[in-house]
Order: sequence, then C-alpha cells, then structure tokens
Amino acid sequence: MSITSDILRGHTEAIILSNLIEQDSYGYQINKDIMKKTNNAYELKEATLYSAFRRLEQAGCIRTYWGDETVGARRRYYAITEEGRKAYQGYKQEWQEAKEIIDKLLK
Amino acid sequence: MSITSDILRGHTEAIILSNLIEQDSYGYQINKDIMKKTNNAYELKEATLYSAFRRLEQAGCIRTYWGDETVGARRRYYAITEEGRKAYQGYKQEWQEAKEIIDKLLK
DNA sequence: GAATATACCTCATCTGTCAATGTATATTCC
DNA sequence: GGAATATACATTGACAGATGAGGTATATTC
Repeated sequence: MSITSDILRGHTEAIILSNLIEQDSYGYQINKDIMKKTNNAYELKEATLYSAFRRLEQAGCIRTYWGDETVGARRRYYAITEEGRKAYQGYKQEWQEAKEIIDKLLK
Repeated sequence: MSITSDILRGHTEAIILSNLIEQDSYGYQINKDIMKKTNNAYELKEATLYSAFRRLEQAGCIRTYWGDETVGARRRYYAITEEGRKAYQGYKQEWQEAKEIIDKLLK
C-alpha cells in the first residue's frame, strides 16, 4: 500500500458503495476489486471493511443476505439500497468539492 | 464549513506547511488565510491547528519564535524548516496519487 | 499433511478532530 | 464608563474511524 490511510479516511464508505452500485458483492471480493482497480496501490484492511459494513447497514445504505454456495466458504452478500444510492451521490459531490478545496490549499 | 473533517483529515499538516512556504505566519493568521483561500468552505478548528503545530514541530518540520509585537496580543510565529519543505513535497506527491486513486474508485 | 487461498468476524488500541473552556489585550460603539 | 467584538494563544476530555492481532472454517495444491 502506497497511500496513507488518513487520506483515504472518510472515503471508505463511498468506495464500498461505488462497488455495490455495479453489482451485489461480498467482503472478500470487494477488497479484491479495490486492489485491482488501484493496481494494488490501496487495500482496505479487513477490520476497516467490516466496520464500514456495519455503519452502512445501520444507516440503511446496504442490506445483506447469505449466498447459497454449496462449496467453499460461505459468503455474506451486500446490496445497495435506494438510501445508499442517494448517499453515494452525496459522497461523490462532496469529493468533487473537497478535491477543489485541497487543490487550492496545496498550491 | 461545508466539507467533512474526515475528508480533510490527513491534509492538515500539508495545508499548514503550504501556508508557511509563502511566509512565516502565526496560528490565527494561518486559519484566516485558509478560510479566505477556500471562500469560507473550510476552517481549521483551533484545537486541530495547535495539535498539528505540535506534531510538525516534533517532527522538525517547523520552528517557532515569538513575535515582537508591542501592541495587541502576542503572536507565536512559525517558520518552515528544510525538513518541512521536503515533507511538503512528499505530501503534495501523495495528494496527486491519492486523487487519482479515489477518482478511479468513485467512478 | 502442510501451505495457501478463500471467506467471515471481533476486540483493544491508536490517532486526529473538536467542543468546551480558559487566559489576555485592543478596538469600537453607545 | 462599559459592553461587545476581534485578535491571539493554549489545554483537556471525549469521540470516531482505522487497524493489528487474533479467531473460525472450508477447499485446493504440492
């Protein structure tokens, strides 16, 4: 991992939601996707991932169900809710604004 | 303030250093500058500012001296060190990378 | 049968942010 | 005269998100 967690902090939930907008997924897979998308520059720690899931579920942004795998380890799938889609739009908007602000400040 | 602190978290020190590269300054002024630069979209809380000063000094990124004001409240000035300039370059680099990564992830 | 990959989960700890609180000086305005 | 506001610095305790360390279980590869 090349970028510090304090910079990614605050984006965890948005990153997860972004993944779930494409399709329902489960923890392990989401993490793999993130690594792939960033060419291994960023990896969510498991504990971070699961605590974010808990927050997102509590907030009504995702719902969860168990996969029906007959082989291999069981998978807990997550699906984004309507609430979650709204939240995601908000996060994206916020990111665009934050980007501008930080760019201004780090000139 | 319109953008959440979790997103700015991790940029505080870089923002301060950026300010000190322009000129020596003091806490109150730095905060005012930040507000001005961001059109009041972002304001460092005082406690955040001062704890960042402490970290930066500890890390050798800034040094401090008292101003010689004869009127008004005393001012504690901060100056960036060579170490601090290097750190700032690192922060800027990191920000460029982080920006790309987050942009990829929030597509 | 040992190692590795897949897959889930929890707890204690760490770190940065911030509300609240305190001190002191100077200016403005009624 | 005095009340409000602006300037300026500083500390403390609480909070929240990130994470290292630990745990469980199944399947495959060598």
